[in-house]
Amino acid sequence: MKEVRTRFAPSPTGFLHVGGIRTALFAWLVARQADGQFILRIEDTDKVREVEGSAAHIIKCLSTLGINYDEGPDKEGAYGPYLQSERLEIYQEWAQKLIEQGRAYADPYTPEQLTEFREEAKATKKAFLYRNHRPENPPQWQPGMPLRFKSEPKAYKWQDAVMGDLATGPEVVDDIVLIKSDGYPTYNFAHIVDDAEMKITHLIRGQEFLSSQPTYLNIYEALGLERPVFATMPHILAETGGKKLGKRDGAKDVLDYIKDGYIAEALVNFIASLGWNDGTEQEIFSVDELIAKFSLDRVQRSGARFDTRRLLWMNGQHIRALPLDNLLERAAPFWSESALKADASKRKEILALVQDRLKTLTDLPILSSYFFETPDPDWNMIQDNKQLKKLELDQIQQLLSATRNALAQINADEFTPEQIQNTLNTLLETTGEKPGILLSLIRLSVSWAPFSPALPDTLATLGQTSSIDRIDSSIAALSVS
RNA sequence: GGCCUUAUCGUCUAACGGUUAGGACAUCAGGUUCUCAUCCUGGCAAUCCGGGUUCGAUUCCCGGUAAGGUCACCA
Repeated sequence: MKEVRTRFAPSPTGFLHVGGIRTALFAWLVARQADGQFILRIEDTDKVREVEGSAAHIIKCLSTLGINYDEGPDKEGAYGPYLQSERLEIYQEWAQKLIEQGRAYADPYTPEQLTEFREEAKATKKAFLYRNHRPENPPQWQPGMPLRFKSEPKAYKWQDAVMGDLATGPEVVDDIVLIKSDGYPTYNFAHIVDDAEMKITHLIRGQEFLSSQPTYLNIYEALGLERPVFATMPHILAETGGKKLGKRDGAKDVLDYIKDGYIAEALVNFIASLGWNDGTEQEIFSVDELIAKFSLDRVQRSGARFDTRRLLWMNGQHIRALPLDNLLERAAPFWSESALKADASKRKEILALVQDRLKTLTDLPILSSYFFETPDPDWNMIQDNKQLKKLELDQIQQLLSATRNALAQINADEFTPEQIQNTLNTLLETTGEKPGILLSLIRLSVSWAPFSPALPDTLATLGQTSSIDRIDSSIAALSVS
């Protein structure tokens, strides 16, 4: 058995969005599952569109998501270099072979002439085919001129691991540019050469290349190359509109999702589930499960729409599944300033309390800040509560005073959720108030927050002194207002 | 316009030609001594249209329609 080798081959023209990541992820899963190799190759053959620093950015995205590669620009392997701009001689050699076979020729036309041909085709409502204008006696090819493939059009049938059996007629095979006038190869030529040189066994890429496939097959034949397994991924559709996800429709950089508090596992799970499922009703997958269960033949053929609400749900699921210490590490950049001043052990205790409530890590400050800083009493929160607003001011003060005294009677080393719960139960009996009134009132008086963890947990975490102090200040504040 | 691909709840999807068309997100209604979240229970909600093949089509075939891709010296 040949060792499975897959690759991700982005062009360094900007950031990486979800669509690109999915292609990378699936190629990576195929390689990891087969215990094969995954290669990163940077396709930097378009000097005009190239964006400074984007190769490094792509590498960071991949490593953030845990998509590690065995060979790449910064990880030498047996088939480098892995930057196409450093492989120009290799393309030159392969191009020379085609020229010698009479399967490549110099393109003598000016850009203006080509535009004219194209407009002609458009006017007659035909697809543009360069070979309809193939020059009879092309000049000898030399640097500075585009080199074109001399196609031998024919009908093709081929297999695609995702799309199944595919077929086209000869009318789509054309004379495409192999080497541009600036000396760089086109994607169309370079990827075929590189995949062969790098012994790639599975070519996984987006749907946009499907219509060029017959011409590629023609090139494989001209070059005498064995074709790899082809797997065509459907597009991911933008959240609004029916278009494929693209940078201009608000597609987000993957690293921005991390900044927004999404965790890598959730992102990987979500992206994998966009167009793939294992046939069972399982929705949440760990990376190891994905590696074990992934298969190209269960990849969807139709495009999937990106749905942030589903990602949000999945993120919450993964956050909850995380061991506390692990979550603590990831939460580090998201704490409020006041939280960072507190003891690390306190942060951990509070994180445990709010873990179930986090949808993204950016929710952390709003869910936890009142533990770290004394909140300002907000009379409106009582006025807006339909049970509490019926209470008279002195009733509130009496209830809070009783609570304060009861809490003060607990031994300092027994200020636990269990003991507090007992005390609160007793208090409910002695005051005769409903939980909806008494507990709401206490909760507000110590947190002045719209929501918080269960009251015994909240009080225990605040500590006895702090709980009592807060109730006292609330009583004082209420008597003033 | 040519060529290629696709078509199941709002969304992601499941269903050897035989199922009350299943699950998940979202949403709605309940429950868990207070809130929010989690969790649990339940509700609403789909096979693009038209032919054919078949005892029987979501499923196979044909034709529409719609959507997407492509027709670059971009990838």
